Amino acid sequence: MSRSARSGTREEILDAASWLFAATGFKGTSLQDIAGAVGCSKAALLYHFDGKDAILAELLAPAVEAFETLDARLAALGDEAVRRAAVEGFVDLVMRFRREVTVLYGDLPDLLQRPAFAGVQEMTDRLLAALTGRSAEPAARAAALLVLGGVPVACMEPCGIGDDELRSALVRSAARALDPTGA
Amino acid sequence: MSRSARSGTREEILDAASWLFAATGFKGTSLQDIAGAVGCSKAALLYHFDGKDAILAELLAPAVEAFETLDARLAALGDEAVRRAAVEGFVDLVMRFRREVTVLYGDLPDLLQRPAFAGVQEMTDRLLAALTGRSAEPAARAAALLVLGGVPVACMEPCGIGDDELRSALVRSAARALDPTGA
DNA sequence: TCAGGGTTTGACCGATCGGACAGTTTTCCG
DNA sequence: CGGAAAACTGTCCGATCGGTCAAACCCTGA
Repeated sequence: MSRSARSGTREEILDAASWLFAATGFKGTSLQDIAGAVGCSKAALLYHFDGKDAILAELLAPAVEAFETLDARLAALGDEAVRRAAVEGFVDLVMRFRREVTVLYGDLPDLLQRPAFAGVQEMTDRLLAALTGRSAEPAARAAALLVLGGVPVACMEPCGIGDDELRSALVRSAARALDPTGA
Repeated sequence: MSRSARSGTREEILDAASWLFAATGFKGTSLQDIAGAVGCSKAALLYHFDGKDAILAELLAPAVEAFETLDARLAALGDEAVRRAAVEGFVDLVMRFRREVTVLYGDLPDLLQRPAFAGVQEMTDRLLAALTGRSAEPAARAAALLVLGGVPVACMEPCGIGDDELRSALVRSAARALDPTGA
């Protein structure tokens, strides 16, 4: 029961919260749940963070930042090189921030309507446009949307699926979205 | 304000609830939200249904039934015909019960852990096995999982994506999962 | 040793959740 | 018409939500 005061509690909270948010959703996870997973009291969470939303924001910050970096890199590329870069950049992003992306897209569209994440929505649209070669064809957009939708289940460790298999599946999935045949 | 007693209120409730559950999740939708969308009081919902869970159960019943039918049909097929039938059956199921499937897979894994839907979890596993040709290869399972994960976003009307585009995207997505190249 | 600040806790708050219940309105039918 | 059944509402309940606060804890440095 007793927890030694002073330690890396902040990191423990963020780690536990990321797992719980990814598994049961943001709204489906209570502060008590997080506190129980960490092994501290609910009040301790609110000492380290300004609230539940602040935990979420700090949790997603690195992923959002990586999203912005990718978005800026794509904007600096010529149209012909964009799609290839979009695929590998997107796959990299998903692999690195698996849990975060699961939380972000898993609670769509509720989460993206928050002012703090409104930019992610726009960046997702731009990524979608890049994946589909900026064509507004509904068929291509549908395919790309399906790819993005599959990402929230990217936490596949419990299913016995390793990093290599997940990465190759993501690459194939994303590559299919920009396959000109069948558009 | 006043609602005329006697009417198809049950259907109105189920329709409104399916939209709200798909959009904001089961846990993210309150009885007040549903009542507000229907235009009746919260107590009226509990007059027609035994509770929030009962609304969900009745909402998902047709989709679960269709799932069971597909599962039985696949079990009666020889292994060589299973995969082709699995793809078209799965796509048909998603197209017919778009909102229901979105609710069901969108609240994964919370929802599937309920005793009432435990069978769906097993059937999903069997469908996964059918899509991947019963091979336990992690790579193939990862690809199939991504396909299933993309389904919750299948409510694409707001994105201007019609039925034909969605269907073809689903077929291509599912077909990729059983593509022997790259397994 | 002891003061002081960072850390943690239990108790508590208002709001909202799903749900229960009695009473009122509306529809149906003899 | 009039009364029974169906449909619906307002109100209340206990539990839980996110969040606050004062008191207690523990580690550190003078």
